[in-house]
Amino acid sequence: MQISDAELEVMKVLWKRPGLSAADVHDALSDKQDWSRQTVKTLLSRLAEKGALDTVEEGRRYLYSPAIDRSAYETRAAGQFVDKVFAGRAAPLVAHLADSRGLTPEDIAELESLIERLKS
Amino acid sequence: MQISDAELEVMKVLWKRPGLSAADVHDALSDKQDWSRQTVKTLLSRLAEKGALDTVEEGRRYLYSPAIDRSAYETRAAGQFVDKVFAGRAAPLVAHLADSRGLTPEDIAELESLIERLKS
DNA sequence: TTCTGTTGACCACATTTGTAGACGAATGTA
DNA sequence: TACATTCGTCTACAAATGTGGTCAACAGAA
Repeated sequence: MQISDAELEVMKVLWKRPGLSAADVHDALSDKQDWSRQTVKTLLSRLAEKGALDTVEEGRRYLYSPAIDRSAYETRAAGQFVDKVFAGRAAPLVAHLADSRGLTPEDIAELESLIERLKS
Repeated sequence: MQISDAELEVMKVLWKRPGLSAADVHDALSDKQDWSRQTVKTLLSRLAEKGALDTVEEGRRYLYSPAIDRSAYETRAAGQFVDKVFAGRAAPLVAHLADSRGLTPEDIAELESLIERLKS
């Protein structure tokens, strides 16, 4: 199941706060995205249709919640991306990021302990 | 300039061996992709139109070569991806890859020396 | 010289994606 | 009760993408 860029923005809102109505999602997105209500509704419908969202009827509207785990999505997306661009190799990817934009100190610290862990 | 998944496969061939004809590219892809000649030609045309490929006429056909550097493409794609999915953070991405599929010993070694370098 | 195969140009068509309008039903409000 | 607002549903439509066909021109073989 593919989640498009626009759809992903909707998923992010619902991963943070599940059980929102379409209007709530539109509201939550209004900072970042200048989308009409209809656009948000379309994205919600498509995601529900794909099985990425569960819906619960509350009166005459729906409350939407993620049907897939954020972490599972991230794992899949990361795997697809490194396979597609870097032939599955993680190191070149990190090297590009480090070179082009630098890593945050937290990234460096996290990567360091991750590597320590992996070496054993 | 966006390069689609199918187009990327064509770019990979030409990054490896620039200056191929459409038939050569089709040939080079035949292991991986079961695409007709026409499909490959369409992808080549679209890439040339987008400015991702340069063409040189040789007799009555074209020889295609990348107009953009592979490394530059990778940098851009990596940045877009971590921004989109991981809010720009590299470490969570690597953690997902490590958990879900493990890193190769080379990846671990490269990451280790990369981290060493970044710490200084 | 006639046939055949290859080439780019142009065209086709379904699906996905981004973006949204129209509309009838229901609900809250005056 | 009449009206405005809000919902979800259906519809629309252009651009991007995946996949490939048609065809006229040309080059090489016979």
